[in-house]
Amino acid sequence: MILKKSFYERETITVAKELIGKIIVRRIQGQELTGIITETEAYREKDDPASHAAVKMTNRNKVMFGNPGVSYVYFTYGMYFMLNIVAKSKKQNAGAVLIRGLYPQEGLSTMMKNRGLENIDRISDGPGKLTIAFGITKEEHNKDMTRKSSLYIKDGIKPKKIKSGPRVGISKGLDKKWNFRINPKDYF
DNA sequence: TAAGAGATACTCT
DNA sequence: GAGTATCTCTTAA
Repeated sequence: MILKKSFYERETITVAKELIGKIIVRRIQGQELTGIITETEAYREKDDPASHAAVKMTNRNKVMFGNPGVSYVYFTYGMYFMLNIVAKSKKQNAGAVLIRGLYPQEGLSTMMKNRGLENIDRISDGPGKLTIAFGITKEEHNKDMTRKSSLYIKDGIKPKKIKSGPRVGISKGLDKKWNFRINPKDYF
């Protein structure tokens, strides 16, 4: 089952938590790459100083103000893409969930080639790594992920225990425990 | 195993 | 012109 728009049209933090254990599907060059989501982070709007949408709408972050279930891919640190999904309730102006980690399932050989690495445990365990492993670039920005296309998310496993903590790599909003993750070793 | 620094280009002010 | 929702390598212990 592909996750519907109604799944994403809820409180950003709720969506971030429930995306853990879901399966991301990337169709590229006639093959499918899939992975279980192991880590996410929630980013909101004015109440969240760490969010791109904290100040105002700009060219880069405008999709965060748009339709839930749409991909938000952006470039950072001069060499990495980050994959997010717009998620917000009708009461929120903006919000998105950052996908920080995946545990690979299908298409392992392609991911190894993309990353030049054979360690399955490390191949997509960070936001910059997973976009390289799955071949995600600016081309995948602003795409509807509730439809079967080159990139979407479907139902996966039920995680037993989700850990939460402060978000990673930011300098503001450290008081908010909006990072959610599971340990793949507990499941596979 | 941990800590530190460099790479690199895009976006916003 | 400054800062960045990161990763990898090197060095040292």
